[in-house]
Amino acid sequence: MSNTSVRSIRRGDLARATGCNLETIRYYEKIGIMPDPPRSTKGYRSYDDAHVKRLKFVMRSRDLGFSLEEVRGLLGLVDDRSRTCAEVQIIAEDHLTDVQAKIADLQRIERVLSDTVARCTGDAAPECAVIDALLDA
Amino acid sequence: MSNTSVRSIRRGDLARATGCNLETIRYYEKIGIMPDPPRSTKGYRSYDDAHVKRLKFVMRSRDLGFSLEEVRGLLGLVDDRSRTCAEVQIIAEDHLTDVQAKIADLQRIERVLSDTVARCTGDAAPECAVIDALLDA
DNA sequence: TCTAGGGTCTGTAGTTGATACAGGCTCAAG
DNA sequence: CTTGAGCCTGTATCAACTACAGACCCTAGA
Repeated sequence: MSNTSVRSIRRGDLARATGCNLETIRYYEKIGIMPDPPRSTKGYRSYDDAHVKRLKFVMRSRDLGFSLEEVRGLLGLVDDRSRTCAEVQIIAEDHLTDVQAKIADLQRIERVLSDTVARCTGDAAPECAVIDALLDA
Repeated sequence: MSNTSVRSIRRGDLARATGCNLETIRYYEKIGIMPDPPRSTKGYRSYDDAHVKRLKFVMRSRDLGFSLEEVRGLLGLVDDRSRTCAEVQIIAEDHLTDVQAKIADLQRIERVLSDTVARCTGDAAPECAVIDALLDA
């Protein structure tokens, strides 16, 4: 077994290790997404591998569009492994439904926009199909 | 010609006529999206058909995903018709590009989510493909 | 005439998910 | 010993609203 585990890193190191913004780490701590880490004698935050892993989890979840409240729910399931796969599935499926609805909305918007832009003459005239569509719809 | 034009309506009526939230009207006034309306002797805001039309324009634009800054730009073109169709086209095309990028992002997210959820057993076990994917990716 | 209820007025605070900054410590290198 | 980087804290800012408190005002009914 390799023993590359990091004994103690500081906030800047955690930021670099995860790609997270420095200030965001403090924000996640404030709202309870990340735990209050131990401190050095001079008050510096001290993180380890478990923190790196947890923050990466949070960032991947956010990247997939889970809200912080949803991430909180997922973390609860990570922290308390006595809870079930079925609970996770429900959160993920709800979120998938949201994502699909957003895609449908954006596709409707895309249709309206591209139809309207296509009717643009694009010249110097003050008449404009986009403005007309917005004014008269 | 019909003469159904509304001489003077109040804020609540404007909200009902447009479907806009009551407080949002005041907010749009504060940030200059809607003009400061004339007031009654007792200080009540007094709106007319032009306000209804303008607010509907704003709401349709917002609904199509234009930011308030973009809406401000579009309104500038409505207010000053000496400006050109070409200017509108640029704003709309930029926005269309944004929308298309967002759709692509969401489709990537949808793929990851649905693949992961499909691997869920959905049972009472504490092992979970979603959590594992988020932890180990 | 009094009263009850709605509507409206103002300013201000809260929401989500961060990001930025000021002013002060601490730490390691040269 | 100094210099610069990094860290600490609290607070302000952003978009785009939404909500609330406390004070007016207006109309209808008894």
